[in-house]
Formats: sequence, C-alpha cells, structure tokens
Amino acid sequence: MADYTTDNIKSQMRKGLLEYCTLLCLSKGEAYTSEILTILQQADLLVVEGTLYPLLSRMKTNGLLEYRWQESPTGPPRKYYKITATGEEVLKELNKEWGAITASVNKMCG
Amino acid sequence: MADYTTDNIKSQMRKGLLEYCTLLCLSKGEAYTSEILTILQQADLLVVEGTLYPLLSRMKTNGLLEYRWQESPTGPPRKYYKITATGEEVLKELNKEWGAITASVNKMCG
DNA sequence: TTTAGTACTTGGTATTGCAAGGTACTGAAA
DNA sequence: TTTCAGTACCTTGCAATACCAAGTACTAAA
Repeated sequence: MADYTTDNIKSQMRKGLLEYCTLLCLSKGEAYTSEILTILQQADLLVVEGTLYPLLSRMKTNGLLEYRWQESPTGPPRKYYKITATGEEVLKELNKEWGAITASVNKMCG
Repeated sequence: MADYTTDNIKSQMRKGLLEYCTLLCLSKGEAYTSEILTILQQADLLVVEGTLYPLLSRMKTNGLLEYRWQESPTGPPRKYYKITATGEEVLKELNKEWGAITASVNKMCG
C-alpha cells in the first residue's frame, strides 16, 4: 500500500491544515521558522522550508502574525513570529470550523 | 468576522478532504456527478461542478473509481460512478489517516 | 581563508480550484 | 417544426499554492 495515489491524497488532507496548525502553534508563544517547522513536522504535517517561509509571509501580510528580529549566538539573526490580536480572533473561528469539519466528516462516515 | 483571510483558510481546510469525502460518499453505493455534488455540498464541502468533474476523472484514471453509462428518462445519459476494490483499500488507509490527523490536531490544541 | 552550520529568500515547475463557456440529449411550448 | 428550458457532461484559462532547488548572508571553527 501507501502508493503514489494514497500518499497524494493523504498529503492533501494535511496541507489544508497548515495555516490552522501554524496559528495553533504560535498561539502558545513566539517562535522562529525552524522551530515552527520542527513542531509541525512532529505533528506529522510533512511541511518543508520552501512551503513554510512563504506561508508565514502571507500570514504576516494578512495581519495574522507579526515578527521581530532577534540576534542569534550561532548564526544569522532570526525572525521570531508571534500571533496578533487579529490572528487570535481568526484562530477562534478556525477552532469552530475544525469542530464543524470533523462533524461533517464523521457524518459522512456514519 | 468571516473576512477574506478567514474564509480562505477555512476553504483550504475543507478542500483537502474532497477526495476522501468523495470516496466515503461512493463507498455507500454508486451515484452520478450531480448527486455526488449535492451530497458533498450538504456536508458543507463547498465544491462546484468545475472542480468535481476533473476530480472524478483523476480518481478514475488512478483506479479508485469506475463508471457505467445509464440512460436518464429526463435528459442526457448519466455516468454512474462506483468505488473499485483498489478504492476500497485506499479508503481504509484514508480512514486511518483521518484518525491520525484528528489526533495530531487535537494534540496541537492541547 | 576556507569550510560547516544556521537562517532567510527566491525562481521555476506542477498541481489544483474555480469561473465561464461549450456540447448534447430530452420533452414541452410556440 | 422550431424553439426553449432543463439536465448532464466536459474543457479552457486564470490564479493560488506547494515544493524542489539554488542563492544570499551571518557566525564560528579548522
């Protein structure tokens, strides 16, 4: 099993949750991209660098996130992202939406 | 609320589940496109014709679905889609995946 | 000064969703 | 007969997105 088709559908299922999970992650406190990446990957979100950077930029542009630069002792400075008040409100909406979605899917299963 | 950004993220969350829910729908018996469309829309999947036709074709090409033509008393003939044995196996995988995803998300919430 | 490690950014390509328009069949109205 | 409305299928063109790969830039150690 786990052929190309199955993997493709699976990854699509997870892709759609990327923004939501990123907001969830940052609602617990600020973090920079590599940390976010690791957290999302540990939740099996299968996300990679080239996806996450543009995604964070979009969310910043849309006012859900903000960032500050912070020097790093071991390399170039880091962008620490933080959720905004708007982001918090959107997250509340998305939490409701997630509940509705699981209800929808479970209804289709039953 | 419910501004452009929120709606966009919401729709992405649901989009990723289209193939899965289509398989779920057809695992209950065959149906033609308009019926599938109605069922998915009743589950709030926000799908439209121009999305569903190519999607069903892709799934047929990938061996998940098959169809037969059937005359209609009230118009042109209909394509009745049915899940294949391969589709059933993929669906089992996706059911497991859905369980894993909800677990992942809920872990991130907690 | 070169190399390795960390971190951010940016093309190019492929996939996908959707709006809009097109084809074709049936039956009823003009 | 012709025209129209309803049903059903399909395609085209545009925009958004994900990902791979490469590029830039900073630090520290060899």
